[in-house]
Amino acid sequence: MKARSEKGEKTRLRILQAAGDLFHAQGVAATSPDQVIEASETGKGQFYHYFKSKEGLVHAVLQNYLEEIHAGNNPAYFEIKGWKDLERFFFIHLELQKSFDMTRGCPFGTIGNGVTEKDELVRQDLNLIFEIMKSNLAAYFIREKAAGRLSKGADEEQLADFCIAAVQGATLMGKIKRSSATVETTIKAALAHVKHQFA
Amino acid sequence: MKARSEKGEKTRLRILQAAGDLFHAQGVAATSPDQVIEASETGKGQFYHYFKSKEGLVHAVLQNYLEEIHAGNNPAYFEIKGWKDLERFFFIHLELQKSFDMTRGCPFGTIGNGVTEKDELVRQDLNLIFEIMKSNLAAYFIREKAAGRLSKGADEEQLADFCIAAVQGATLMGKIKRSSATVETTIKAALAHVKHQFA
Amino acid sequence: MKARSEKGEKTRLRILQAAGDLFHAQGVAATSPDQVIEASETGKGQFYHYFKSKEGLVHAVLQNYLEEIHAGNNPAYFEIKGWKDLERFFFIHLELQKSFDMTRGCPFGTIGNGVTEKDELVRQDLNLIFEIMKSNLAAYFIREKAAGRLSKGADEEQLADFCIAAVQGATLMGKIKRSSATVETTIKAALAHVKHQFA
Amino acid sequence: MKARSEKGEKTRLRILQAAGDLFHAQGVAATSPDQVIEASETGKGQFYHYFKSKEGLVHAVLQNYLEEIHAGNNPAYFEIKGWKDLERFFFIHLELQKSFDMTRGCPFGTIGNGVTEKDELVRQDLNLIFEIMKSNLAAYFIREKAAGRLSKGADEEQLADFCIAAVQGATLMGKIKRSSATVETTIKAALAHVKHQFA
DNA sequence: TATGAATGAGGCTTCATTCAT
DNA sequence: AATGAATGAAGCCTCATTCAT
Repeated sequence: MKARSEKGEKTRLRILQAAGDLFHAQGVAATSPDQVIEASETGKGQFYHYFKSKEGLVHAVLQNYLEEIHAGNNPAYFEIKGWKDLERFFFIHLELQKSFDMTRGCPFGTIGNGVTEKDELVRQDLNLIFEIMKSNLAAYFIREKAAGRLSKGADEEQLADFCIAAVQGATLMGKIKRSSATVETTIKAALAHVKHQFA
Repeated sequence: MKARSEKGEKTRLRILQAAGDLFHAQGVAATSPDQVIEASETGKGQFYHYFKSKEGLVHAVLQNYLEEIHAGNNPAYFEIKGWKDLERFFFIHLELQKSFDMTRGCPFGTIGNGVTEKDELVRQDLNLIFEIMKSNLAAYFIREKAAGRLSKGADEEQLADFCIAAVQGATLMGKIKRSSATVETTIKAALAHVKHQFA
Repeated sequence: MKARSEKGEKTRLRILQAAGDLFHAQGVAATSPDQVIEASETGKGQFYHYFKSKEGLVHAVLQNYLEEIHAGNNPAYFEIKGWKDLERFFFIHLELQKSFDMTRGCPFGTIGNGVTEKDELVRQDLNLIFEIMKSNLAAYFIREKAAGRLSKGADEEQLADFCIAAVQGATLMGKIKRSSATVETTIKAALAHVKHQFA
Repeated sequence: MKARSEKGEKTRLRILQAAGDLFHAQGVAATSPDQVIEASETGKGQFYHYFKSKEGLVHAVLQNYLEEIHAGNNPAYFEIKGWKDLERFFFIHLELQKSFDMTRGCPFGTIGNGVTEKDELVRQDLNLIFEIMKSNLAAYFIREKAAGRLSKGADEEQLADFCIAAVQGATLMGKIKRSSATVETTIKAALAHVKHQFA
């Protein structure tokens, strides 16, 4: 990859952040390059200088999230070392929603809901992000099982998938209801299910 | 309700069905009146004769689903009379997904994902649909509790919300992964959680 | 083909004529839909209502020429019944050029020069137009040969192709030189060549 | 002429060649600086360093052809010393077309076709190139007449113009038809016409 | 009830050029 | 000599809607 000037990288990031926020707020389909351009205070030309198309931008936004995750700069992605961290994993999504008055869901769920058969690249990006999330959760369950705290019969991967789906479902419903109450009870129910797999 | 000629009602339904299918496939934002018009083989005039705007169409599509549900004509909405029905409730969503090669999620989840702060009417329609779903599930749990089969400590409403969120989360992940495997295991985990509330 | 309202047909023709003129003046590549829209005093929507794309417009313009030719409404296309008509065939192209101060060539040559490998449809339309031109010329030569006035060794089709190429070459050079002189001498030379095939 | 560093001259030529090829393939109007930049593997800055505008580039491309012609480095421009050379002059254009599968015409004809009233500079460049071509042909005819081989009544200049127009017309039609057959027969007819002027 | 003509704003992208390093 | 960041106008097309028949 060619080295980019510092100035250019800053512009690129501004676009990426504006886009990420708009995608989160209204979804990809409802977000136009023009809106991103205006929000990021750039010019039309710059947009297409850095991203070859709107789809390319979505891809770049997701790649950027991936880099954040790998670099440990994303507050929602942290190593799950104990039960408290697992609870935090669930509740951090709710806190994010609350900070937007329950008008938004999970950024990835929101983007993912809009993918169609044409957006194969984007789908794979999301898939990767969720795989990383899953690995993180599964790793915790594996360690707990190794330590004899998690029931032998529990499948760590399936448990991880369950956690992710529960969070996605809960936040989606929270957005539709514009209410945090069910998100909270659903999250607690999911946590109870997991807890129950522990010896 | 205004009496409508039979012919007109047929046109209206054709539009509604085409729209519902497109919304399910690509979301509301990505679907244009023109696409609906083409898919339903109608004319511009007819479209705006029956629906005053695109938002009005979304509303009508959801109202139509509600009518179907009330009339008992929607295969996904049936009274849950026993445990088998609860399982069926979960799996019917997976079957729907499979019938579209895992390229789609739940129609309501998909529509709901795109709602923003402007679409208050649509949000409330969805809310209503999910409330009906919830009542149906809760009614079952209430009956089970009354019969002494469900643990006294279980909250029937919360359990219903948990079921809905689990289905929404599972199908969303199924669509992103284009795979039915995790949908199935997640659904089973959710069912296990519910089962566990039974005495 | 669906019947069109008279009003709509008028709009469509206005667009077609404006486009034909602009293509003739500056070529297809240099002509934008916006220019056509402005020149025809229509709206953007109308343009794409009648023509599905810019390429579709080029196709329609050429189809329109074809219809004119078939209907006998195009001044440059008339049955060649005698030597005078052949001369007129050559000189009418020069007259057209002169009416535009030698700033334009033959409309079909101009469009044809811009076709690339992507414009297969347009290429075939042009091909057809030139085939009709050729048939017209060849028919004359065939009749002359039958009447014993054209040398037996002359190939009527090749002679027709020669006439068309000569006109195209002459007008193209006339446009580049902005001068009618060489067009005239070249045309005369070509006519002399044809004349010489006559017994 | 400014002395240029060897390295710079190489870059400039790369741009010139890429541009010439693109102009030949798709015409000037359809070719953007970006395409030229990409094809020549240069940067934006370099492009505008060497050519002050797109029109400047067209001019430079034509000047470059002129230099090639003067230096005797262009295969299509050679002194016509006898009848065989005249035949070669005609057929070399056909060979060029064939080498591009009949998808292109004569580079100068293609560029010339796109000139409008605004492109006066370019028009004059083309004019000059064709004048040189014409002089070359005319010189041959003058010598032949002096040698008593060409009929006294023949106008050498007009004969030269006829040859050029015939080649331009034939190649244009060859491109539209994507076929070499008529190019060949037309060329032969034109040669026959010239031959006939010889005593 | 039905058809499709008309409108103009906006969506996505490329163009041609200049500027800063 | 070279790179690529920046700009804004324009290009091609779709959108959502209204109007006339």
